[in-house]
Amino acid sequence: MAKANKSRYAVLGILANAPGSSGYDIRSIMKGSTDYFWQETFSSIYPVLDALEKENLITGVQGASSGRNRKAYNITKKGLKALQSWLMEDVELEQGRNEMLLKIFFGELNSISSNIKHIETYKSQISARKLVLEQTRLNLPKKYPKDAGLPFWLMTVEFGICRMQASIEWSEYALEKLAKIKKQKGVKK
Amino acid sequence: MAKANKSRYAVLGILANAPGSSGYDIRSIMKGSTDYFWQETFSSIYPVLDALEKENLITGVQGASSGRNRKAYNITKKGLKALQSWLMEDVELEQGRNEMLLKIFFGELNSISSNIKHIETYKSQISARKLVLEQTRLNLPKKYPKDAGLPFWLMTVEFGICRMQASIEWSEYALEKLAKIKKQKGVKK
DNA sequence: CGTCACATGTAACTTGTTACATGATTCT
DNA sequence: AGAATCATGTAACAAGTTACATGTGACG
Repeated sequence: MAKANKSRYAVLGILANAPGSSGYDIRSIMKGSTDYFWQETFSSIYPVLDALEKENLITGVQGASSGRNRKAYNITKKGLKALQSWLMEDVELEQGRNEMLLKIFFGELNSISSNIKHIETYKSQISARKLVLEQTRLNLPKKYPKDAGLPFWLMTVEFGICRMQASIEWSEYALEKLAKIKKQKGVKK
Repeated sequence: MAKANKSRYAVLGILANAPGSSGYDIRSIMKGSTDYFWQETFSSIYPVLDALEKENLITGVQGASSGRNRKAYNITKKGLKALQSWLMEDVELEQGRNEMLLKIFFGELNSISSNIKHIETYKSQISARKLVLEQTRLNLPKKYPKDAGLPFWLMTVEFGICRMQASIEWSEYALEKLAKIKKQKGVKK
């Protein structure tokens, strides 16, 4: 039956929380919530919606809410079951790739200033994202004070903030190290 | 010329640090060093080696060190230049996917015990990896006390430890939250 | 009347993973 | 003798990204 495709479960989950969403809506919702740990593009969402509808995991209604070419979807009982059975399955820890770290790993072959620049850029990008998440942490309880999903959403937000804070602290440590190495090199001259 | 393929730079970098390595060696080296932030499989390494040789970024010598069917590679000047120019390029922050978090995000649709199990599993897997990295942090300076790359390798190790520690702390926080939710649900009965 | 947001989709390309396929050498 | 390690590669598949392609409705 269902393949190991994970996008489908992300879509199913959004539809379970926000019935009547269109493909466009799903992407907007994910941009504003799961984006920092899970992203989907239109090119992945629309084919998934088609497939899910064919499998009767969701139902689609053409032109539901406005005059626009809009197709709104709802999750079916079968879809909810499929989602829940996936939710219970064990997760295998995936190790992502980190290009910045790869460059630092080979940092000895690069100039110190370039290494510093990479980490400074990284730090500022992460800091910006952390600020966004901290805003989310404040806004979510106001927006959905009674939603049963709230504690779970906040947990994922907290995960992001926690890890980003660690990344920022590491950046500061690494910048100090690099400053020392730069100093040593200067002395040798 | 060179495509935006990042595997090639990983291979070039390893070859710069460990000249005379075979495809098999490269994978072993990466397993023992970059694996927690950068992985390559044989299926990606061998084609990359072929391509790099054709572009004169590396040179290969058949059956160099033993009677085995072994091809040892060395990085060329051109290869080193290509690597260094890549090292200087800006890195764009990539947001990976985290399946565990996706399941927690939809956690309200799942049982509390299943949510707890996911996080406990996650925590123990991360803890195990952190232990490995802490060993690496101890062993690297003993193994390569004078290698100029050492400070950079240690920085990446520190990154892993730092982030894993944050993940562990988040796990503990999340487990507490879940315990509270479980309690509340029990009370309502 | 112009721009932004809404809205959906396809095609081509890139990339990575898994399974398959084979064989030599070293160690116990 | 058998297992583990060394050693290289192909084929098929799965998945994701980017670019392309098109069109409507609301708002100022």
